[in-house]
Amino acid sequence: MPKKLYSDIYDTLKQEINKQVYQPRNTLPGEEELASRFDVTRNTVRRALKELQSDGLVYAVKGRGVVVLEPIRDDRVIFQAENKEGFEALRNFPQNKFIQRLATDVLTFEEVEIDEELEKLTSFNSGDIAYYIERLRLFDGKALAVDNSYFRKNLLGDMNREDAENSIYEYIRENSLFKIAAERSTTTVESATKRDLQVLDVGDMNCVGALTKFVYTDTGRLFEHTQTRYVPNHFSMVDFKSF
Amino acid sequence: MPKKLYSDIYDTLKQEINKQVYQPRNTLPGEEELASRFDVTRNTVRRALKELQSDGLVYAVKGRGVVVLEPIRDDRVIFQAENKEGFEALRNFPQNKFIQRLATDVLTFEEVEIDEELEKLTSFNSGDIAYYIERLRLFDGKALAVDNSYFRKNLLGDMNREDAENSIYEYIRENSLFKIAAERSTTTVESATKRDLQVLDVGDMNCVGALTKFVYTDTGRLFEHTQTRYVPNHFSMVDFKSF
DNA sequence: GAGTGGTCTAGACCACGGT
DNA sequence: CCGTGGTCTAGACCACTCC
Repeated sequence: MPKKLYSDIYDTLKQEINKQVYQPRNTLPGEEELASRFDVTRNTVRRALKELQSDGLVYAVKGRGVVVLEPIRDDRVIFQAENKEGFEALRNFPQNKFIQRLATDVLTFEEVEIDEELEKLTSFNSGDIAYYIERLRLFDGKALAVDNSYFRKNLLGDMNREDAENSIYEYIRENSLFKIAAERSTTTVESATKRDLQVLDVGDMNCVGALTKFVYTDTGRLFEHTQTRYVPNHFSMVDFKSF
Repeated sequence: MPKKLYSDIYDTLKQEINKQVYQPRNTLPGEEELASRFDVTRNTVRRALKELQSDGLVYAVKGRGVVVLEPIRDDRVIFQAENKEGFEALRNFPQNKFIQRLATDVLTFEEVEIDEELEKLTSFNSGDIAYYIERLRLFDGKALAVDNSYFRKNLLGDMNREDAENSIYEYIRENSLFKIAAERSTTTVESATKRDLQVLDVGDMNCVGALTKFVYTDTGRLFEHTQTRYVPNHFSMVDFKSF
């Protein structure tokens, strides 16, 4: 029962590329031809193709056609699911073989008032009340990451430590507080702090990866600032750009 | 002289957002209204809006409108331009204050045949001939990054060390060999290798950031594999996702 | 119910690549 | 030249949010 035509077409073509019906370095059938095959307009086909392109599966060349790109192998992908729902989502990620080997430990749960220093860090407004939550992420019992999160309290309402132990996004959904609209993140490598050495199993390493994330609600309000600090050699993030 | 309507609209709206004509947490005028203002169809306006959204400037909510997101401040952005054209492009990046403090040193330039081990690393085909180029990236005389690159020779033709010392993308353009279509990259943090310690000014650090990049031509052929290894605390990469 | 963005159609013309 | 993808128009109907 097709609800969105373009997304059905996207799924179909994606499968066919995976099954090598269309092979790397060959072109897909023309947009016109695909349009008549799926019995839709060219525009709708184009939309599906655009999605495939932003996945990094194909690339369109004017005058030549839509080219299937050669695939890449990568093993260590974990962080790829580190979108939107945070670490907790990794456990439910279908393609994730690591389910049940992940665990979370809430180290700190407290309310803080945003002062000037925190304002710079979080981009929250000075004077706001925020929850500060420090969560340790365990993989096979090893402490591989810490999340340092600030959530605006006036958007979350009264929350307790148990809510933080489960998925906070679950909590938001259940109480239907608001919707997540978007997130901006920056990735860096930094020296390990004393706290990092205390809580993380960094071994001999003296630095960590840092993923700093700002999350917005659908009214355009910044409501979460999280910095995930993770030990080297265990995470990777993937990206695709087309020109 | 407007060539692409949607991109003019995009530019105009972007400016107006920066000038706070439309302020954070407020909505833009409706799509219909914008369409009549710019004298185009709603579709064309939507296209411009979509671009603004993928920049992370606005977010569209069905039934409410297009919301302007609160901005984020980030200083250390260098790697943001690390798209497509590689390190050399940073020097020409207009918003980059670091021009002329960057330099490149070609450490290694040689031809190699892809064996099984290199096939795994680069995704090139076994038996191919490739240029292996190791370039040191200096900032104020400090060695902050090394690029380990493989380029398929049959796509590049005969290239010499001087070409590598300048921008290789420049070389491709000048000889109009082909066009760059897309790139896939993965970001990780890894233990520093002996080579890293040898060539990079890592100081006390014993790990590095690694950006592994696969670059495709417009015929869908993989032609470059580059791993950039960089010292901590000097680089950041930004990303935006909307849901 | 009025207004918003989301999806889709059925056309048109253009720029580009390959013959 | 023909076929490709890129841009754009002028409509339509739907789903959603807010009052």
